[in-house]
Amino acid sequence: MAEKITSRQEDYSRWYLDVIREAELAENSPVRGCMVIRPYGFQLWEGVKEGVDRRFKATGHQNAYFPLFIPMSFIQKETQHVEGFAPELAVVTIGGGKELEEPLVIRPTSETIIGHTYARWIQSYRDLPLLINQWANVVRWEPRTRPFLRTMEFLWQEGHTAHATAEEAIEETLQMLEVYADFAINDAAIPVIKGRKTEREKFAGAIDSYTIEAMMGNGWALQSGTSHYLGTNFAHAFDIKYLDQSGTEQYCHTTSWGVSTRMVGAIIMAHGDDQGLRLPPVLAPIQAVIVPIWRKDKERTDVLGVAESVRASLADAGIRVRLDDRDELTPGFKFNDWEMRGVPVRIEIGPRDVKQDAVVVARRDRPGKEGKQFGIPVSGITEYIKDMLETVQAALLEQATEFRDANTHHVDSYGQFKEVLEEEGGFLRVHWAGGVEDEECIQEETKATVRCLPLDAPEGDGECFYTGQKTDQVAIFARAY
RNA sequence: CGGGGCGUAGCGCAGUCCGGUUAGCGCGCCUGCUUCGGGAGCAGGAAGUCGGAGGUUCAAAUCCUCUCGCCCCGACCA
Repeated sequence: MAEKITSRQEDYSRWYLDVIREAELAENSPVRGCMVIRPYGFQLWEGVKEGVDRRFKATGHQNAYFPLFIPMSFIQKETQHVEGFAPELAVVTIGGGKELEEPLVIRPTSETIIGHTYARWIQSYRDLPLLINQWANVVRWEPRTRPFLRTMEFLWQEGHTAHATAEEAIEETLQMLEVYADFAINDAAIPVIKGRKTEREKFAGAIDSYTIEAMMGNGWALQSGTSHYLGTNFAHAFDIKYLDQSGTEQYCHTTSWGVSTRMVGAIIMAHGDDQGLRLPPVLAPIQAVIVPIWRKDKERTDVLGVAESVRASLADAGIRVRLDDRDELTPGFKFNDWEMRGVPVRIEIGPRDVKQDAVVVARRDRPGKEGKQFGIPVSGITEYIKDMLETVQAALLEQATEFRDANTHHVDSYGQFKEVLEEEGGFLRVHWAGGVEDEECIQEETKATVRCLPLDAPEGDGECFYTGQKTDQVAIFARAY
């Protein structure tokens, strides 16, 4: 048996790349830093899209589309924004064989061009709130890339809203953070921590940035979604104004929020094991796979008959099911293959099962024989699999939560901080009253950064582990992607 | 951008130091037969501009120069 996937312990980065290759999620392209997303990987992304898009609609947002090209001058209108993005812009200077009068930036994000548009759309308080989302690709010239986690071109959605007041805009910002957390937890089965970004880590041009942070299988943090309160920064830069009820001109308060194909990376790394992917049933492109087993032609006919009828009844019940009737592969190979691809539930049907009107069911979240149950009656198979999918979904969330909690450490001193980070890794939860320079020093020395200031912080008062100041503010430090 | 490693068949690699037949191996792929309850066996077969360009040489996967890409670490960064 040739090992195709490096174990996580041996080399986590290799493991990640091996899984992406073997499960056929994506591959490198001729263009540096860009990837080809293969059908299986794209179906995963489509699951993410459907999950969050449904929630956007439910909270009153509409989809629209804005151009890929942004006039250079737009990017330069918001000071922080320019500084933040200048180094990673891709710029088009020639079109139709001629030098352009004004270079066009390939959007790294669309605050500016949408701000420009909103200025025209919004006249009165009656036009507010304006709640729009777009699904798009964006480009950021990254020096170092990793499939799904950081690519030069990536797919995402960016929500952009405009409101009459700061309160409403902040409420929107937090609502969308909640939407992301709800998706991450309930659909992707990834426990995330909601928090605010520090000055140093926040979005260029934002007043406040919020994030959902997830723990990957190596204890590193991954920012899996962000939501920004932009204040009136972009409103001032782009003249997004409205007349209020008293006839006074006011600047809008805007927000923006996004999740990207990075979420696919989060799913891979939050759940995967040494066998490969483990996909949460809600998002799994294939939720259940049926592997038929036979020796003789007669058995083949009987087994495939039962397998097909099981497939049909599962499909009728809305389960994404696949019957793997490929003739040239042995059952053992198929077991391993589908496990590697992360299919949550496998149904094995052989001659012995057919005789008993039963099947064998194996769950992906429990490796090997332990996860197998024998003699499941065909009669109630649909309900059984439905329940099993829910069980696996819950189990993945539970396992990820346990892993995160087991790898979250509370420390009180910098000495302890360094020691724990070195020996255990994971999240370090601390009282924190430091500033930007302190963060820089800590990163320089330990490579850990403030992932977020968690919104849920029951710790109360304490002393900052670094400065010793009294504070009730809590921070989570970790090494991050 | 700095340091290190690596580009040889779809994937993983040997061969490179020390130049010399038709460039090999495992997996995968194709054909046939036997198989099939945890990565099947046998037989036959297809597939490689040795990342690219230039140079040295009678002769280059092998030596030299340049270049592109990938991986790891650092710097930087939503």
